[in-house]
Amino acid sequence: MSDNEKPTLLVIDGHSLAFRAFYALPVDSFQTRDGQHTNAIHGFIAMLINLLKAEKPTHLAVAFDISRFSFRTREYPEYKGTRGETPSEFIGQVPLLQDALKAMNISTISIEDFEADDVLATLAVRGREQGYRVLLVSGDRDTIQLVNDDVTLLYPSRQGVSDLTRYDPDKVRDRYGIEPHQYPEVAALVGETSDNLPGVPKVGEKTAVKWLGLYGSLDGILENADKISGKVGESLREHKENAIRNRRLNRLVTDVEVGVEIEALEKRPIDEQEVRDVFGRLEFRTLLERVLKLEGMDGGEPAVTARRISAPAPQRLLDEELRGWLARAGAANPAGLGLRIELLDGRPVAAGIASDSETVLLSWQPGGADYAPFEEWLASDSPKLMHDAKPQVKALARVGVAFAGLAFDTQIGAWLLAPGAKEASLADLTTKLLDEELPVADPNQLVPADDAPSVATEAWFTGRIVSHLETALDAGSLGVMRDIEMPTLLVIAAMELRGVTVDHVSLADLSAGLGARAADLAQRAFAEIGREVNLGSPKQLQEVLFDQLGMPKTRANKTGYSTDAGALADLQASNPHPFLDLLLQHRDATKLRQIVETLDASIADDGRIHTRYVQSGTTTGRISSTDPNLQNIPIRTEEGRRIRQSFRVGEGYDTLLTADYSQIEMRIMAHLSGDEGLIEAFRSGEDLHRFVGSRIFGVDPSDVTPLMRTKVKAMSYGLAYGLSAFGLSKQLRIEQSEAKVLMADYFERFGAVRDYLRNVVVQAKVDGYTTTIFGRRRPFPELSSANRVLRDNAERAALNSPIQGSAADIMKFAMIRVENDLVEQGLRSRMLMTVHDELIFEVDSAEADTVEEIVRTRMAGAAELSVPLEVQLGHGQNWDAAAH
DNA sequence: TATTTCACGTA
DNA sequence: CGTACGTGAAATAA
Repeated sequence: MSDNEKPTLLVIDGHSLAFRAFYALPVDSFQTRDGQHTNAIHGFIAMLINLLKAEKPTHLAVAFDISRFSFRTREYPEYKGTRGETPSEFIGQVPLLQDALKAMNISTISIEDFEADDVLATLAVRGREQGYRVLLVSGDRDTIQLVNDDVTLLYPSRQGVSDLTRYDPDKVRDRYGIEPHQYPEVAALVGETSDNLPGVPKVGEKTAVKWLGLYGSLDGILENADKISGKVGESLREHKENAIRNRRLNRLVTDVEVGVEIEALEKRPIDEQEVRDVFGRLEFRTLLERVLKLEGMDGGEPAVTARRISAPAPQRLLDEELRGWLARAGAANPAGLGLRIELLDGRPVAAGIASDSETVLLSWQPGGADYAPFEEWLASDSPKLMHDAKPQVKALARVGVAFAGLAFDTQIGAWLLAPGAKEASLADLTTKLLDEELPVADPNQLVPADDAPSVATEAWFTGRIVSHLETALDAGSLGVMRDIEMPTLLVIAAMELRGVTVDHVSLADLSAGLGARAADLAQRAFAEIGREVNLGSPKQLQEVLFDQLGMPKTRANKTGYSTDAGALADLQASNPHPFLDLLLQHRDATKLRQIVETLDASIADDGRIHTRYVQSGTTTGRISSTDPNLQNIPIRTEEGRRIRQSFRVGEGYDTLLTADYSQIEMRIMAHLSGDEGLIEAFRSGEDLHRFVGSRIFGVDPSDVTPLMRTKVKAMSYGLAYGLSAFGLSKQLRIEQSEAKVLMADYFERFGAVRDYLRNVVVQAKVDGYTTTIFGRRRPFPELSSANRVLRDNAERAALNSPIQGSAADIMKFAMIRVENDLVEQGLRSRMLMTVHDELIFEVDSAEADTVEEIVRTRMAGAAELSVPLEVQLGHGQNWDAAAH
């Protein structure tokens, strides 16, 4: 059998190659946005792809050391003892590399007590016996001993890992002047510094090879040690024990129980979804494409691995038949029936309903006489299971069809299960949770393909995903779904439909003014530097600041040096220059103008902005707002407030009412920590920061100076975010030592807060997740990461999560109850917006007192904490005026 | 053209 | 070296 016909077995020493890659690639250039270093993984995978392409192995495996310790360290504890600490940037990369390999369906082998090279040796021997051509990849020279006619070593060059030198027997002879199997004997005599194996002093490669030529083997050399003259001979006689020990240790073990047959190492297709996931997390775009291309998966159909199960064929029912089916199916499915409304331009055109075993498809147009039983069912409390219900609920409301009984939304259910994942489509969930495939129409096809799912099919899959989620979610999360999320969904759907009136004329005015100011500032800035640049380009600004003006380098970011407001302020302090100030002002003006323009463009025909609230888009449980985002409208500056002045009370109403929780997160912290001091602070009714300041600085509350209050306020808020002394010192522009003392004094007085914050992290490490007061969970797998950056980030997020999450829960409760009261009492006044701890209402002045009473009591009573929840109300003709 | 990065607005 | 978001412009990749 010629070499070309033989199957090829490729075995890689994982650690040694990853380590080589680590030093070959700049560590700073390969980082995810989370700060996870990936240079070793990147280099390794790139090398692997090259190998797969060039060598086309039929079988492959990657061997990893389990730890630094093996039978060799037991025999000789100093073995590899000179190796320094493994760089921290490297440590976390190995498990991630193993994840990537797993996704690529490549076997990894780690054997307790042996090194990866022993696994290589074993597989090399067994592979050869079984008729394979064997390729070994290792950065350890000891593997040279394994080379023979069937076994080739690929050894990384000094420059990089993708450049591999092939060692076949000829190459070994050429390079070392010996047979491959003799290499360990040379190495034993010479010694190996990197393994902390001293050899025979004065004996180098040349001498060792010469002796081997004379005496044939290491044994021969030792037997004839007496005949060797001179200082070298003396040294050999004196240190021959070293050589003997080295030879014992560098002999690779060829009969390790690797626990797998070579046949089982056959190259398998990659798991495309997994590879996309893992590479996505590592932010390897180019490598992902190279891998997919290699596998022939680029651009083509995704690998069909999922089972394809078809939904029951839809029945078409009308009138009494439909009524009977709904009653029967409802009784047989107490958890609810799957429901999906088909929309065309935001209007319902069809509906699908599914039990566990049947589906019904309705060409339903609202108001059609044949479908009265369906509309009655929609309006009833009969439980409904939906996916992404909000647009459907809104469509029903638009055409005046009553809707109730929403029991489960799978998009939200999937989010409660994994709040960090991005929003999933029904097809995504079908694949991910059921491991099945939802037929999806080709979006590029004008006429939908036959296999496009009907809403009946989608309703059926929705119901099955609900069943899955109901077992996958814990009781607490199911409670959150039922008591918080489903009612909230209906409330925010109503708010989206209502929108908020925004005055176009005043926005246009503002925009023009800001535009003129920006242009003027730009001209003045250009005059300062003698040329025109794009002030919105960080890259061009870097040229101006650091090259042209020769300013000191600021904080580094991925593309160079920071030019953000903080960095510019620092520069202004150290190297004052009029350009800096003009630039900052220009930024201010253009940023505001951008916000104004975006808002203006979002005003609908009814003169109102209808934002979309995203209910399953945050990790903590908050609601976010998009298209446009109404939760980041400026407030801090006068100009910013002018934007808020454009948010007006709508036609037919008299005033805007704002209601916000004061210091809700601090109050939650007081409740969760049970800290007596903090609880007393809130119960006393004294200004919080003044109260805390008086305790920390040991003065009377009336003697707390504004500076003291500022410091205390910054610290109090920072605590819930995991603020460090460094961060505090930076923010307050004080010495780190002072920040340290400040924090120590705080914890001295409010010890339970410290204990609580510590415990949150400890508990999260034990459980793997954090929980809000109301049972909302957020998983934190990174808490056990070996990477310190990732772990520290996770710790801070875990610290904050129950606090921010509980606040979100409370606000949702409040919204639900306020909305219910307003509707139940038949009031026209209505809730329009939510901004995390604030609600905004449009009020009919005849109802003003009632509405205020409802809002105040419902918000304050949303949760029973050990401190009161305080609500501040304000009203006015516009949002700014309504702020108190 | 699509995606990423930077900078910055809010709670 | 403080949490949670969304947006637009410029830069970069393709």
